[in-house]
Amino acid sequence: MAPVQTAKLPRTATREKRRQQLIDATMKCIGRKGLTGTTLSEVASEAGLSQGIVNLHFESKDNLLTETLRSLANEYKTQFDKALQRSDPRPADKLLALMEHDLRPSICDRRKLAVWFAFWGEVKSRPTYRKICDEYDRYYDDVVADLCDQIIEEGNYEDITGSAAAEALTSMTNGLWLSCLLSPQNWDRQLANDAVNSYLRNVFPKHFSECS
Amino acid sequence: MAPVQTAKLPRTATREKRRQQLIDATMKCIGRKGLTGTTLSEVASEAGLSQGIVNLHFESKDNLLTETLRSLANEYKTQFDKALQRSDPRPADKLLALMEHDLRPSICDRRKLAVWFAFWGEVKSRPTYRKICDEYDRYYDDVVADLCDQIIEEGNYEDITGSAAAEALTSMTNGLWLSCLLSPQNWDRQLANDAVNSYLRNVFPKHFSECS
DNA sequence: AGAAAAAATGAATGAGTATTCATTCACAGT
DNA sequence: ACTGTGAATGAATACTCATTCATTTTTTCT
Repeated sequence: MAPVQTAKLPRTATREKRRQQLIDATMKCIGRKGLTGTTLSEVASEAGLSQGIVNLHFESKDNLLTETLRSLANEYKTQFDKALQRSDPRPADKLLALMEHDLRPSICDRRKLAVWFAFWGEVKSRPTYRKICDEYDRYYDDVVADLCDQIIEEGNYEDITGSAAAEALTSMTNGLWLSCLLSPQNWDRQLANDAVNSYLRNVFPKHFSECS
Repeated sequence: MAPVQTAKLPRTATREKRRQQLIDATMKCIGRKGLTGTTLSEVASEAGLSQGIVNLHFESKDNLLTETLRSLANEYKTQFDKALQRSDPRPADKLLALMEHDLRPSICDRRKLAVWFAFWGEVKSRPTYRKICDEYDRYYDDVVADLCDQIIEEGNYEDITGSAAAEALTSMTNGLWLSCLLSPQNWDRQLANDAVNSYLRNVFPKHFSECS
């Protein structure tokens, strides 16, 4: 329907470029039609290419989907790490930066979220998906728990462990994403931020009392 | 050759019984194979019935899936309301009961969660699913926000609104469900409870200070 | 018991889709 | 320009799966 970009993209491209283009098309399809409605010809036509193209570059649909998940996870990790590095060196600043990052429009965008949830929905029956998701998640939890541990030590907070706080925070953003997906018209970035801040302010008052 | 028949399901059943039986089979299939791997013959054979049975009782696969989601949502609502009624009348007790309820094994069970996430994954592309999920979710949020408002008034808590607290709490349980789905072997009910309790204890200290 | 209605069966149908592959095309090196 | 190579095409193939329906089985009614 819109293969106009042929003008831009060269008729032939390197293997990596083509693969990424197909992965992008796959995400768009999943966002628009869901995982059950995503067919290889849809993906191909979304990419402005021909029928057999996916099997040429990925061997199978299964493979394409797995690589799509991997790419999505990698993209998130890259942004996560960037947010972590960019932020001020104090653990409280880093933690706040990560939480704000998760609610930014670039992450908290229905099209992307739909793809995440589509894969999460298949995790139980697809060990490969589970493994990929779990691996990355474990890393984020570790980073956040570590930051929380440092904050707890700095502030001598009692009655709270770094891992419990990390679990609470990462779960909260996951849950906020679901709200964003379920009630987009009702979704309010401010309210979401308030929810996270209410946690930070009250659990780590010495560090986040001035939080909006 | 002609052994005594043990009591089995009657060869024919009322329309409602059969429908529920098929819905149950559908949930099992989704849990085992995912939404993309769920076919009508799988559902039929899971139910111990014949090929065409689903179309006989539901007209279409689409319909079966929608009704399955509705049934799942209803089941949850029933348990939610029961937990709400059973609990002590004070808002803090009610809130705690609801939060504990969401982490109980009967709710927080991978097979059930897989079905929820499967539907959430299609929400973006299926307005009907979204509508059903959103409708119920709105109700839970309202109930929880209401309880939080009462608690806030009782305790004269400042810097927090009922809706922000409700958003934080309901999001947290949704996120904890995702952890349960992603890392079942690592999933720890105690840690999940700690996460929720850390919120309640610190945001509403006068009400939940003694929380484990 | 016999007739009529309802429920269930399961083989047949056909629409849709992943995959294959013989052919065409684009381009770099000579 | 010529040629070899890898990329891309798209028609053909093979297969899966939702849906249909003529037939059989079971229940209900008189």
